[in-house]
Amino acid sequence: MRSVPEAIDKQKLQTLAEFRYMLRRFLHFSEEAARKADLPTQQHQLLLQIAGVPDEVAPTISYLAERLGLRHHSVVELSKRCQEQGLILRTHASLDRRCVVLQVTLKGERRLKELSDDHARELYELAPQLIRALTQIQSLGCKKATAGLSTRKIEK
Amino acid sequence: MRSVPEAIDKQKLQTLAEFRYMLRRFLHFSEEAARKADLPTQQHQLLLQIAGVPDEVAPTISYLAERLGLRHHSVVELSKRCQEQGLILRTHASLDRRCVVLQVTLKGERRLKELSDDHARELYELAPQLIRALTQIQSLGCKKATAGLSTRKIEK
DNA sequence: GACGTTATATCGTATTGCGATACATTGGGA
DNA sequence: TCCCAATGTATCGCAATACGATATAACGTC
Repeated sequence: MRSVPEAIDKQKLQTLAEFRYMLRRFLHFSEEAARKADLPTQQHQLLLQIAGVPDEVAPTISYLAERLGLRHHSVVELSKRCQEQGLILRTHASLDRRCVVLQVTLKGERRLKELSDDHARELYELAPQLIRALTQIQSLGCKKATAGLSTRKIEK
Repeated sequence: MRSVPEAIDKQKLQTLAEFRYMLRRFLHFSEEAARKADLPTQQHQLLLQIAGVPDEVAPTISYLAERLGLRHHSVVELSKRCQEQGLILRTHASLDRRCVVLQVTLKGERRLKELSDDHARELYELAPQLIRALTQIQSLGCKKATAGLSTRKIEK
């Protein structure tokens, strides 16, 4: 009976689009917040990942590249900018002098703290919606390419 | 009893950092997927938001700017690129000829569909982790702005 | 039919991440 | 010890793209 696969697709697209929209909203908030604090987004992210490093890990260039989803040389440049602003320190690890270990300065810490508080609050607001969107996506994903099933369209 | 505010902060930063890391991971996956499909990320996002538009809304430049978190003129340029690739159509609305309405072509639809399936699958995998991170943040957020900042300096 | 408003378009600029490539440090074997 | 491959970081030039400032077009109203 065909069961309107178009409707399934539309539903799926709307769900994905909505999720992305929410992500954008959060990211946009984050960028705005950083900009108000006069701190480029990426610098904020670098600070966050340095400060939020697990206790047993050393925050090296490479580690941060992985965490930020960047190539290492992008992090080199990014960290250079942060250093110029006096937000972080760069020191060669004494054990392996190839490694550069990053460290947030007091100034950087202050900047980061405000932003983190704001972010925590904003996420506290957005979390329910994000979770809802994710749950919806999960329920989509369940029907693993089961072509048939008569999903009744909910929309409109 | 002071209760080691440093530890709280550290915990908070780690939680936020972890959340951002997961977002990056997803965004990175998304960019990769789009690139494999030979489609710039932003073009993919534009297609998604056009295709996933609620039934009662007209996908105009302005609407999409809001959805994508961009300024309208950025969307103008983006949509121009998409049009050049034959992924979308741009037509002036007959009612209000100022408005440009965007529409995904068959070609665009095909490209989008593959990507959407991949994304739905990936999100199905990531959703539990994301939800966990969000839940953790929610539990942080409860303790509303406790001012006392006896941050001990780490820098040398 | 002039005006303020809304919607889209154009241009020049600045940021920034990347590929290619180079340099520095390390550990290990001849 | 010296050489070398592996690993980690740095530099350079480039390309993509989002933005601000500004311009054009269509609308509704008086």
